Amino acid sequence: MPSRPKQPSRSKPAVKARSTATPSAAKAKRRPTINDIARMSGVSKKTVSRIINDSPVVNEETRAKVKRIIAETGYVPDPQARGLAFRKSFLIAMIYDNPSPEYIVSMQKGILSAIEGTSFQLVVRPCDRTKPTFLSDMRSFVERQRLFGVLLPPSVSEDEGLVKVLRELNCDYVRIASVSLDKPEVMLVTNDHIGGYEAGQHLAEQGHKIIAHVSGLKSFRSVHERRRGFARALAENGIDLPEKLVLEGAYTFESGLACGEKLLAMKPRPTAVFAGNDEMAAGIYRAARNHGLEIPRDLSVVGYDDNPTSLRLWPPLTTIRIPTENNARMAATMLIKKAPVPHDDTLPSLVVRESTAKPAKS
Amino acid sequence: MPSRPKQPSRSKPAVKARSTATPSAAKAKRRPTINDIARMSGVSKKTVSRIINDSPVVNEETRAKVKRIIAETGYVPDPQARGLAFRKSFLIAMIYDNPSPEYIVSMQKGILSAIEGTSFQLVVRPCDRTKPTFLSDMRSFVERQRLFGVLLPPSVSEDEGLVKVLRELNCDYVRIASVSLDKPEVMLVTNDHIGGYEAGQHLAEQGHKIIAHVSGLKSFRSVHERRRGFARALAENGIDLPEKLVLEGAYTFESGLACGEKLLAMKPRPTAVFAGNDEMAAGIYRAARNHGLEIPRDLSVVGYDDNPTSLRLWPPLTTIRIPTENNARMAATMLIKKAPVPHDDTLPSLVVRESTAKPAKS
DNA sequence: GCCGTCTTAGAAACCGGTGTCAAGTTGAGG
DNA sequence: CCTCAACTTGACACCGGTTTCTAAGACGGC
Repeated sequence: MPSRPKQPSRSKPAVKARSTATPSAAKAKRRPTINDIARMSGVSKKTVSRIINDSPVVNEETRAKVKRIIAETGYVPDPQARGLAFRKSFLIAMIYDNPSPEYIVSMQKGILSAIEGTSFQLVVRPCDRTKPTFLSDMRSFVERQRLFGVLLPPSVSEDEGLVKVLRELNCDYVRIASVSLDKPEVMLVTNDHIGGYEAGQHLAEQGHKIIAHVSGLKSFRSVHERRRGFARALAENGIDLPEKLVLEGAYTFESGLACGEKLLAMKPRPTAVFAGNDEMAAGIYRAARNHGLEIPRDLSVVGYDDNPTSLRLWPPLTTIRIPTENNARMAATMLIKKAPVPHDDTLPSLVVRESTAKPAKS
Repeated sequence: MPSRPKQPSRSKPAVKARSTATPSAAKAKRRPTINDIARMSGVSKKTVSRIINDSPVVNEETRAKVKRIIAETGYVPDPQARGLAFRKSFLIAMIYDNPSPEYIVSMQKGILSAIEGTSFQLVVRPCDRTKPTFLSDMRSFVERQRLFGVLLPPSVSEDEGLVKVLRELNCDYVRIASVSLDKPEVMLVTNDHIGGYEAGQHLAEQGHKIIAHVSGLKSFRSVHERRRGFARALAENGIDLPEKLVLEGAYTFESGLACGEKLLAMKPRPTAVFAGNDEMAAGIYRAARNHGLEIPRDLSVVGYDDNPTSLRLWPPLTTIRIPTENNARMAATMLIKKAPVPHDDTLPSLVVRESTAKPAKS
């Protein structure tokens, strides 16, 4: 046989008596490896590898033949072996410090829907940015797992130290944040100032004049953006937003309650409040109840997020909807494709329900 | 040094101009491998491997020396390479179909705290048991990822088909369910009948006589257990639980609302309701409001779960607390240790708040 | 002193893929 | 007919670990 393509010398290891002796071994239907596919197709494993990786340098005929065999056997390459050779795993991590379960689960859903059908898997990794070992923890996590990439929702997305580590480790990432902080192909911008603007515009249209804002912690970018958009809308309607009507909460129910109590004790009392998120809006509801005030008759409230809880409240909360799941899907797609993805549906939008109305004539 | 171990010939790949375009690549301080440790310690890689895996057949002196070097270099074995050789990854999957974000996040937290400091990672995998391809999807997922193990919260934990697949694939698992369905070392039992009993006992003690129950879908084991415990408590107090006072909901707000509406239209009207979960309790709150009834004056309500939302409701909800995070931690620990873990704090317990009171004299 | 056993250690193959590089074919151009 | 480039393909080393098998010493018993 002069020029027959050499078969990958199948060095038959002389029937290892033990392992094949068990009659039950028959059922152990070991799943096919790249070597099996190569042998069955009469090509080398390298060629099979090329086909798996969509290399362009393969003859169409060969490609078709091997692809057929792959389909017939149901062969799927082993992610660990591939990862080892690539020096890159097929794991995508979501690193987060956001405490809201609804937000986390929406994010995960979006990411999962983006990686469905690919070889990627999602690993979750909560963190605490205030821990002294935060950066070194993250470094060893990313390095050891040889992560394919990382998704960063707020507020970790604002952590330049973390991003620097990721760059050093040559780990891809996509940041989800209220404003652009990085190259467009690694940023998914949520435009929180637009959400704030919509909230302000809505309350102004209702005719409110004394309008308050309970913000989140001012160290977050999104908090600043929401307030900025909100103030702009009020200004356009000739309404002032004095400093004393802006209270800093912490995105929690309790902080919303506390800020609500303060606002409702003021003279004159604000007739409307824009809460930085729904959780704090729920706190403000509680404060209103404590003061014997009725929503929306005595106080209009606008939230932000459109949590499921905003529908549980009574009356149902007017709020700014964030398409979190969709945003996460887009971000994950960007990460995988390594390119910006066209999207026109990531903007926050006003959802009018029953917690806002014209102010009562005083 | 006669028998010096062969060095892994470090084939310097001649500075690939393109991919190393980033100047930062220069400092790419490659992390140490098992070969480096072996060379530095003057032993073979197999010996290092033995030490990593706590094999007993290593001389104490050698072990100490190598361990020192490992500590000095900060060496950590590569999970992918290890997984490839072991034919088992270091991934633990949480497969779930529970729709509650609070529950999912609590579970994840518990699992993450159990695997912290180990080489395991958590991958999340929601599923839909009603999909025709459910079992084959799960099979290929588990097989391809060569999962170390799987955690099954309700209701997937009740799916015997899935469990059979896991056994076939030789994949370890731990099931979290209301009653024991399997060997003790793979079961974490939540004893929902006790929670139901506590709810019933509490309402009976308040003096209620006409008590209703809004259950979840009866196909779930937990639903049956909660009802069984509840009915037993009532029976012990000489209270009947007629069939028509047990309505089947679906663990959703909407189904709670619908069942609440039905109950409150009855004559005589029940003075207390035990909801199968907090979400449905919230729906019952809404129904009470629609009927102009006040909680707890006109209607006492007990929930189940102790969601964060149960504190957002007004009045705060009396409910049965499930230590979800702790349960998940226990289950994950069992999975890793491959043995039952002693636990005495996985029982549901009554949390009395303000949604229950003595019935009004009619 | 010889031999079997126990302890400790290493060489080589292997897990299932990919990168490198060289070689065989083919067709166009001289 | 020869040369050269383009196109395909495969051998081989390698990714970073583990398993198998073999062997060198140490030790005790005969």
